[in-house]
Amino acid sequence: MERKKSFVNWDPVDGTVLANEQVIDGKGWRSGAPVERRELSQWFFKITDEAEDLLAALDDGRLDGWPDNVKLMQKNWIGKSKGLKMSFPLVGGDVHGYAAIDIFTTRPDTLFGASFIGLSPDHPLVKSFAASDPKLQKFIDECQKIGTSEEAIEKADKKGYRLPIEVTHPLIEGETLSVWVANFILIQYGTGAIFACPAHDQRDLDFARKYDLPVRPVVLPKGADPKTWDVDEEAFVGDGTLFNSKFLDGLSVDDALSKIIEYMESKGLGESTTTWRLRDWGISRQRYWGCPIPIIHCPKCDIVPVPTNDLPVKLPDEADFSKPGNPLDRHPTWKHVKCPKCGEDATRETDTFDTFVDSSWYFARFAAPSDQAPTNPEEANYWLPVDQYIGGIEHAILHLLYARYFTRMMKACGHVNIEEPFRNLFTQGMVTHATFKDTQGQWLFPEDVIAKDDGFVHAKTGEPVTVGPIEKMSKSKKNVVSPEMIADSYGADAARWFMLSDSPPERDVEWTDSGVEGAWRLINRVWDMIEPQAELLREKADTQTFADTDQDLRRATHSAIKGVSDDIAHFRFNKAIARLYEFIGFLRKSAALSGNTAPTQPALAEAFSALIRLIAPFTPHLAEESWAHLGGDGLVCNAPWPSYDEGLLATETIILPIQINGKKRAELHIAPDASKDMIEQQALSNEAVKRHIAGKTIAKLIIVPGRIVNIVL
RNA sequence: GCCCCUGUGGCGGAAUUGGUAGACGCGCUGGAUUCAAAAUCCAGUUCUUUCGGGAGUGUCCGUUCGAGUCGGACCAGGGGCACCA
Repeated sequence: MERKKSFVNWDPVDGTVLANEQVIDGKGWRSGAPVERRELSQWFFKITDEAEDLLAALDDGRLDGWPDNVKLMQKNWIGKSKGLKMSFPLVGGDVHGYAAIDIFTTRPDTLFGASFIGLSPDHPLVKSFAASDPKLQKFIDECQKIGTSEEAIEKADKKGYRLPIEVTHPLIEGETLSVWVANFILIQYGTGAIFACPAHDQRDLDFARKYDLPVRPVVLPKGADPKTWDVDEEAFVGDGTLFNSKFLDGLSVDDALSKIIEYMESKGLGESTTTWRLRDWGISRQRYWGCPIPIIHCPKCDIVPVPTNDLPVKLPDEADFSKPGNPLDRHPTWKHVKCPKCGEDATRETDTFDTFVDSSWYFARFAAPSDQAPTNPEEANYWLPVDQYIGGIEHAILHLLYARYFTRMMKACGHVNIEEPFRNLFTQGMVTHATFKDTQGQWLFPEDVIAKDDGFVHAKTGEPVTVGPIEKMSKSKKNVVSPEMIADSYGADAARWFMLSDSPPERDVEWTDSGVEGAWRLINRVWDMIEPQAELLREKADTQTFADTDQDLRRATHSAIKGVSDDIAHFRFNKAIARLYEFIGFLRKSAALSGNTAPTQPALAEAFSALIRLIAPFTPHLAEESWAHLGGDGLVCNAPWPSYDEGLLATETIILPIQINGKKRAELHIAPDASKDMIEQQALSNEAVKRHIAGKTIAKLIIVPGRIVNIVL
């Protein structure tokens, strides 16, 4: 943990820190005042110290049970990049104590295309200039209105302010470059300063065009003519051949990169450096709802940790929320304590922990929920890592990366002996719903909205309602449907059946009433079918003898068991349910048969017994009720999962499609093990095939047994 | 703006490794039942057609005997962008 400065969104009217979400179009959501970027001392976890291992584990097998897209997102987020740190000397010697400007670049191969130097508005040198340049200070103030999110900074119009200095190009004799303060350069990344090569970087190009700065191409796309090729409004960022670059001419981008880095290092002009996109994890929040950061600030002893015996630091029960800002900070008594070291008057840290801290280790706590200590290593080591972790894709980066980091730290402190908290990860989709707003622009709950004519109106006031996009359900946008209401109207079984049947679990589900109604119907249909079969499972036949007429039902039963089991094992719940619909339909017809085509009691008992156990994970209430009604032993949730007999699955004939020039023209009903010769013979004697190939010669005949026949004319 | 993902009938979605596009459900249409309706049951349902066929998986191009599936370019929607959690 360490304390350092970082930027926050500051609402100057409310005098409070705002979350990025609370900044709307650059203004505070409550006050409407333009938000400023302000520097604050904050607590940080040094997650960057673990960057190398957090990255390595993504590829070395430790996270084989994670989806590739999540691993790729984390890899890009950590953002390891090799580059060059180098200096551009100032023309005319020292200015404000700087002899040169240090920059970091990942594209040193484009050094000969350098056009200007760009500095972050938060760069110390810029601040020094601003002290005596009110116009520059005004420019910096403008930049600070952008907000702190990367999105806001990247999307803002490119703006610059020219500093009254120039630098020399270390590799081009007599070449000088102008120096600009540019609003798109981040102080957190690299050195907060760049050299710009507009021909091969889009942001640099946008900036150069706006301020009429030179654009010098140095990488030639494959096949382009060096005499005529030029950059217009689109930078060329692909691979190509270096030109206009002295000793790099003719090299590929990769070769030029190694050569220039080697050259700069050998001449003492630069240094090969690895930089990370990942920043340290800022955990300070100026809010009441959170765990207090257990630190005491003493005027004499400076920063003193709260002694272990006094942990945890509890929040005061009473707090004043009538004003914006942090209630802990203005609480009359809570923060005043004696320094644990010297005993003098001191104050508590009033920042609380980011709630991501809590979600980073709860799984270790779950292993021993009643323990006095935060964790019980013996229990944690027995239960962890989590075999199967399930969460929304929105957690792909922050939560999942923080938990991975925290687990490493817990290992270092002896709480657990694992690095990776989650062996298998499944990213489920979100439940989405349309959003609604009233005439004042306030969000509305779906239950307060009714359809009228072609639009929607407020259920109580009758005022028109505007329908917004379908988005993930969230409390702030009120597009939520309460589980209680669903369970009350349709029952928990129907709600669960619908949610699982609607889409694959990794995809979003849009909540619809008609969908739940369909599930409700199915449940009734199953019960109506089971009801007349009372005590069916009680009559155990002495010998399990099946009749020939049972064949089709038994095949359906056993293939349902196989299919549903396999689908559940692979999280394909929607497909499992589709199979169950098919099986239920078939069983309904079979059970209704009478006379000598009717299935025997053992075949029916086998089918119903399997069906109830297969639906039990989806509709447990219906399953238990049905199981009891049919006289099954004990509870269905304790009954063994049904097994299937592979031998009962085979069919006598399969349907083999015949294509002519890749288009389906006929079908062949044929034994599954038919030889190629037999298939060919039957295919060519098929009437539809004969019609299509009449008068033509067959150029090629492709037969994939069990799959397809393709006749190429 | 950057990173990741998705795109198939009126709708949600099926389609092991490239091999019958549209399983299953919703909706809709017709029929049965009913005095009538609801519920239920049965049948049909990608579009088009001169009934031979023809077109079709966001768009365009490519690889292949064969592409929803593989490659390239683009378009649209969603998730994330470090203080929503």
